[in-house]
Amino acid sequence: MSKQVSPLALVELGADAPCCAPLAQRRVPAETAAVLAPAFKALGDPVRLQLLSMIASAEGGEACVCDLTPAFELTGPTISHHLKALREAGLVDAERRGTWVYYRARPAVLRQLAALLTVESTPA
Amino acid sequence: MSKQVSPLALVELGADAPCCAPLAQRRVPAETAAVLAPAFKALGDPVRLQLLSMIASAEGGEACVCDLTPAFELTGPTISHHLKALREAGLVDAERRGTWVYYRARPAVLRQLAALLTVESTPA
DNA sequence: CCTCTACTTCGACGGACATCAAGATAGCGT
DNA sequence: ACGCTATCTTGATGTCCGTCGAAGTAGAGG
Repeated sequence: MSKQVSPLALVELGADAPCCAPLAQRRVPAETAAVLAPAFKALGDPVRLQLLSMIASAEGGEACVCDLTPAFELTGPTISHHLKALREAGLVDAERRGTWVYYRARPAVLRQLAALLTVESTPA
Repeated sequence: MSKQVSPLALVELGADAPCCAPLAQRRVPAETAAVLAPAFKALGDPVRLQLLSMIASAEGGEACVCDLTPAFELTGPTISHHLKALREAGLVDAERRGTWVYYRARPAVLRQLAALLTVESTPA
């Protein structure tokens, strides 16, 4: 691994700043890459991608772990592990309400990543 | 790992079809996740993120390995390894012209990924 | 207080990955 | 043909990651 930077920085950045010009527009500096890469890494697993989608597309914008777990043929701890990864990447937030824990997506961060990958309409 | 699907499928999909609705709009099915996750995984490394950015933002839309390598404090083989990862993820194309090998980004695939992460303006 | 359920943390194991040194391949110039 | 440069491949090594079972924490309801 090249660097070790707290992915939380992404949340800070993503919160309000238009921090990152599209990847194809200007060269991404090393520090920025070190901050953004962990988020993409978190998306780099099929299970986490589905989890995030289930959370982001859920009614009310949130989903309970109890609804997420049975959608996979994986044990509870494994799902919990993936959710933690999404949490530590700053992609989702968790909140306990009584017996259940609810997860919801962080739209600002997702927009951030989408903006980075944006390419002008007809580049060629 | 959950599945093993050729990431080349992404290139097929990304080429022309509006294959994937935003992640937050409808739940991403397992097969789609299996195809898209490798692309995000490829982006999940700071070096590869910078490499892709350097390639995509380069003059003429392409960059020579000989220009990419000296930008990092890594050996040639390591850069080559990362470029191969980007290639196998369908994010870039390589072409040999004489002595040098030129890489260029695949805008359709990048757009694909950006679209997936797109979130409606004011979801809350 | 006890127990049941929901979820997370811990410890371990196997497979995947980043990195390098060394060797292989390809094209250019002489 | 020879050597030079650019790039890729191979093999080795240390680290990271996905997965599970078992144990720990937290809240609800008797």
